[in-house]
Amino acid sequence: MRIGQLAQLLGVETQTIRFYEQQGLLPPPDRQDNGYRVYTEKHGERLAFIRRCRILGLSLAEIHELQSYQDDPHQPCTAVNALLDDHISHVRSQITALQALEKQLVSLRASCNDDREVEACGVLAGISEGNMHQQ
Amino acid sequence: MRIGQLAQLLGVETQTIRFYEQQGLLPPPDRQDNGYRVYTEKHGERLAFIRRCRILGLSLAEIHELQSYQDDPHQPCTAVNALLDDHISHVRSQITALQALEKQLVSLRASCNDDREVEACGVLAGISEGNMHQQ
DNA sequence: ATTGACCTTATAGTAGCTTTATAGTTTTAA
DNA sequence: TTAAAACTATAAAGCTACTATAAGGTCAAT
Repeated sequence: MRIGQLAQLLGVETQTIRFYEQQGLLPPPDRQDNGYRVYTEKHGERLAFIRRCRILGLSLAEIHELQSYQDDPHQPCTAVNALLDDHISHVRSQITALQALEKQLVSLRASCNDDREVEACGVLAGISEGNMHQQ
Repeated sequence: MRIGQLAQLLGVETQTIRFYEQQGLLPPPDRQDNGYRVYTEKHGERLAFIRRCRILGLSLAEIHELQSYQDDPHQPCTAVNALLDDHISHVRSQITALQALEKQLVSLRASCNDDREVEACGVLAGISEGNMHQQ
């Protein structure tokens, strides 16, 4: 399978596949005589794993870490679970932060309507004066 | 006021101030004979505005847009409100996406405990097999 | 006179790609 | 058969919003 086919199969760009190879997430495949990369099913599975991790919001470094655990199949999987726990709490704190932000933005927005001039805009005034309740 | 004092006053790094100047968000200040930048109170206010916008999650481009509105004080402020509305819905969709993600991660995590080997790890199996309920 | 704190510019690094440039190869259509 | 279209290759730059590093000039104090 060539790079374009693999890319289409998994819904990524060919450059992204080369990028993962360069980052050490995808093993370098064999080459044809003309230099074209040839991929096996293993590569497809590995790429699918990477993409699912990315969809879960894991960084390339975290994916790399997971892959290193997979290379030692008889170790306890404590570290895998810990990585996921950390990521979950990271996601949760992002949610909390964004919810606080939303509140601030909504209250800022409520301080204006569309019938004013920029000079009297409640939003701009709110930002300029720093009427921003922390937290 | 020199750059270091302005930086300390607003809790940013001196490089950040130069960066904003370079990006056209902060007007170039006058210089002393030795080339040192000299800031006025106006610069302080402008920088404070930028920082508050950043805390609200606005991009530098959006801040630039807001500043351009401020240059026309007698225009209606419809565009300001629209910008904020867009940003609010952006924040809301981020929250929604993260909440869905959290759900996925928690259910993935529930498929394992710490007493297994990597080979039998429910988390890794869940990612590899793609047991990832969309949405 | 020299140390330390401050200032200057320019450049590179961060994350995770995407885009562009340049060039070689293969397939398809005329 | 030839020429265009589609694919592949590498390398380098661009994106966001800074942060960090390098190499150097300026100033106050010791």
